[in-house]
Amino acid sequence: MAEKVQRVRGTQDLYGEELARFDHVVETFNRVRKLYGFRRVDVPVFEFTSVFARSLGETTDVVSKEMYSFEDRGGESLTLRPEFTAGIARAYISNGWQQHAPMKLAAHGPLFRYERPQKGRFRQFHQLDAEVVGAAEPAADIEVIAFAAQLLRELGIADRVTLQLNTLGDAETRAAWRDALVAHFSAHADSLSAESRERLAKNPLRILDSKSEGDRELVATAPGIDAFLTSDAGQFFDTVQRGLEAAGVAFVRTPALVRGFDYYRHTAFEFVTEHLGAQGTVIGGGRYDGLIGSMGGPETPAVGWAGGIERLAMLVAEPEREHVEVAVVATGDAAQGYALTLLQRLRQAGVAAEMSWRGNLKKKMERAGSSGADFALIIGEDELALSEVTVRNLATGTQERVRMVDVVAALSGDVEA
RNA sequence: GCGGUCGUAGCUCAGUUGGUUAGAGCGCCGGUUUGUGGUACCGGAGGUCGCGGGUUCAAACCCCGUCGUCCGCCCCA
Repeated sequence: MAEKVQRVRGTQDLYGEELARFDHVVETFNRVRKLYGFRRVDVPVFEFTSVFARSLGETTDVVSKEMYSFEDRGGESLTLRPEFTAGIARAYISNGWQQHAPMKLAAHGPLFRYERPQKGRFRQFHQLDAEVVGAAEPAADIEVIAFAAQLLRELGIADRVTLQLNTLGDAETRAAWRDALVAHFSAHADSLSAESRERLAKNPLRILDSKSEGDRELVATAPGIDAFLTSDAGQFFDTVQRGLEAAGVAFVRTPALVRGFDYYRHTAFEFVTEHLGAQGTVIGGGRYDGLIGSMGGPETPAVGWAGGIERLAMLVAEPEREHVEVAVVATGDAAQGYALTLLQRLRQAGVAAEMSWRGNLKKKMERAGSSGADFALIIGEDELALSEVTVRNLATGTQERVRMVDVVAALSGDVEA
């Protein structure tokens, strides 16, 4: 087999417009999270494997097949983080952060999952993450969802995304509902798809979002969670729904929206779009009151979400191209020296400027044009002799002579205007 | 893990009854214009047709494998 220089499957080399979209998503996230008082947190890219294995349950496919786990030189089993939540929960426990509770935390960065790549699905991918740790109040659920909704609005994609909302109730609710579902589906097991029969044993809630046409009927007649909600759980969900209405966040009650892991409680939500094929969830989250306790920490209620940066980036409008404001064009050795001085003065005055390095005047002007600069500053022997600079507006093609001493001030004014 | 699709210049793609030196547009470089970009015209560079093997006198084209892409499924923390 011939050796070929290529990137690892499911990874990306980001540049140009793609990266501009990516950065735009992250910058918007950072701006909006400040409005909501979420503070940045940064946790390691790898952790002891037990951090993720324990939080997810040892036997799941996720742990056994979909994590990048390896042994380091000291013989420790480590895993590249497949999610933020477990790492943040671990940090909360390790550092005794309960003293800061409730904490409103925001993170973003690369995550790793060994999966079959598709559009919007990579092996190294990136997420935004928001968590409120140490708050049992439904107000926290409302807050994280409102944050996500505003993020989507400010990204300009709110009209292409729908908020689906559900409750999984408290532990008691969940157990009772689960039993009822198992009873319902077991009674009709012969008409379930083969895959859903598997789920019946491993993860019965997941039958509810089965894509099999044949399962739909059974799902439609399955018991809903509402009949099993304890009064506390029902009240909690009511408060969340009323709060979202008060906050002006539209949602659709989606009874089939479930989570596979036991530590999820109460609120579950996803912002979904129909514009990305099968990878339609752009932000997903919920309340995970059971997680930190199950990892060996103090029983700590928490709620949060994660959003796929690549998927969000695919939905946002093309950002304006990054470009310098001024291109300095010099001809002749004497002018070259002066141009360097001018170039630095412009930059120090806060004007984005660059200078073409090669070619004759024509080439340098071409370069200036394709750089997207608003102005070209032309300095040759004529200008130098008069201590002037030719300022050419590259959009209109008009140009004028400006005294060298006035150029920086004139341009910083023009560029800002 | 399963099924399907596709893989030709930097990019988007054309190119079958298998047949001599593999094409276009855009981009890039140079020129028409040796102090002026964006338009126009002229010219040029750039490809072991993903990779490996097979069939054949002959393979970009057919077959097998492999790597990668995309679309579903599974999974979805």
